[in-house]
Amino acid sequence: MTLNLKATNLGATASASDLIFEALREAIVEGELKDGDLLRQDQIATMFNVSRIPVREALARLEEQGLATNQRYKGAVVSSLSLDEIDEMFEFRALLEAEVIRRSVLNISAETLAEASRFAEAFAQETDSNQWARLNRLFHYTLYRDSNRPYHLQVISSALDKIARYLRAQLVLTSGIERARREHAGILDAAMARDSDRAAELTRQHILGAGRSLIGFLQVERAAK
Amino acid sequence: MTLNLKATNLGATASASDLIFEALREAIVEGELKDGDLLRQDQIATMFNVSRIPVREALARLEEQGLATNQRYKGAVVSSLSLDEIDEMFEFRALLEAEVIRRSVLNISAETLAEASRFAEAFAQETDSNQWARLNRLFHYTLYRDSNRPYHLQVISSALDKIARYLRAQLVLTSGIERARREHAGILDAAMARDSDRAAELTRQHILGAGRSLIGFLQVERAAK
DNA sequence: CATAAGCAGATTGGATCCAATCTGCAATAT
DNA sequence: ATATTGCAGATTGGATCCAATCTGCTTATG
Repeated sequence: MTLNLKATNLGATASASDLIFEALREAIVEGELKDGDLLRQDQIATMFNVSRIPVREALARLEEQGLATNQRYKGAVVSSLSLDEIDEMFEFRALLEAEVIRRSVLNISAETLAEASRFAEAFAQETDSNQWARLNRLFHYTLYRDSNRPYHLQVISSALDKIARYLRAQLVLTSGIERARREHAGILDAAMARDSDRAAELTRQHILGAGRSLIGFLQVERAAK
Repeated sequence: MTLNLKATNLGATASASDLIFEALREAIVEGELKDGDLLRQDQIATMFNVSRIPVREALARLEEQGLATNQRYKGAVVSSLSLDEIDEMFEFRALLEAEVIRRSVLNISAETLAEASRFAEAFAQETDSNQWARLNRLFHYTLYRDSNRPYHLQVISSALDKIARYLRAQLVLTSGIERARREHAGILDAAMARDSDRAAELTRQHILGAGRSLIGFLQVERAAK
């Protein structure tokens, strides 16, 4: 008799520390926790109804990811990025994402193209600004899927995590959305034509343009303080 | 009166967890801990004469860095990379390091060039194989120094950490050293001529070549098992 | 009145203890 | 004899407790 179950790896079930880490990570990425916010072990432990032990493990992992910084005996705070650092992140993403989409388009499937097309459409139609970041991410990541470069994707994701909360503010407050729609259409068109170099160059420009726009926005915002 | 001290940030002094993390990281990177080796909390705690609490924080951070993997209630083991994963790491490094050296050579200082030259020489003269990896890293990182891209460098460093122990074995057992000497000379030459594009392309080929060599080496080695 | 000293509460880092789970071996059943 | 069951020791995850350090306020001092 052969067992035919949809088995899940129970050895990899989430510990308290895992759940807390994921919750904090999401809160930072989504911007619910702001730059410089204090992350008090006791407060977080109470919220999750656990002791401070798993909280400290989660904070250690956040620090390793660059999303929080710890000062001994003082506590952890949400990391903040300088304009120079944000600028560098966009150059970094432009380099990596251009390469990844180039590889992906080289052997992209019809299904992947169809799915990316649906996300581009959903992004263009969406009126709820809270959904923009999610749909934007889905669109791009779908186009990267067939690159067969899991480590590249993981690093890209980690880089995006570090700047997502700044991008969110900018998308909502500037005309970034209309421009993103046009540029997505261009990238999708290149992908459908299997023109990997064009898709790469458009992606590169798309990211660098968003970066310039965000830097300009933040310069004004930060100068106001 | 103005104080003129070389002040260190005492708020950032190392905790037990920091020291243990660093020691384990180095042991994995240097290959003293092998792929699949079990990392027992109790054993490590005894070695450092501490409780298991800081050890667990160190292990959580190692996992976040991709150097160890944890199975709940079973323990942590040193991560191992498949050939495909190693292959991808070299493509990743080639892409990033070519870009970083290009930027660096664009405004490289005479001092930096002199220092890189000294490391190239030291690498070429060194007979102790244990020193090769260190001098190789110093040579390349010196050439990257003036790129003004700290995040890129950090990611490169993290990627190199994940494959350094495989590279070490290969450098010792093949004729990789003689070739590395020649290629280093070529890269240094391009940097001294301020030819950023040539330096970038040579670096790219240097890394991809080392990758092909290592993959070939590992294919034989792993097939033997 | 300004400044330094010191004390109390808050907070973090780590040790010890307990509960949940795993692993390998012995006992048992077929 | 082989396969299953059950138990003991080992190991991890988490809770509780203690020590080290920080912070802000109060008090002392010139």
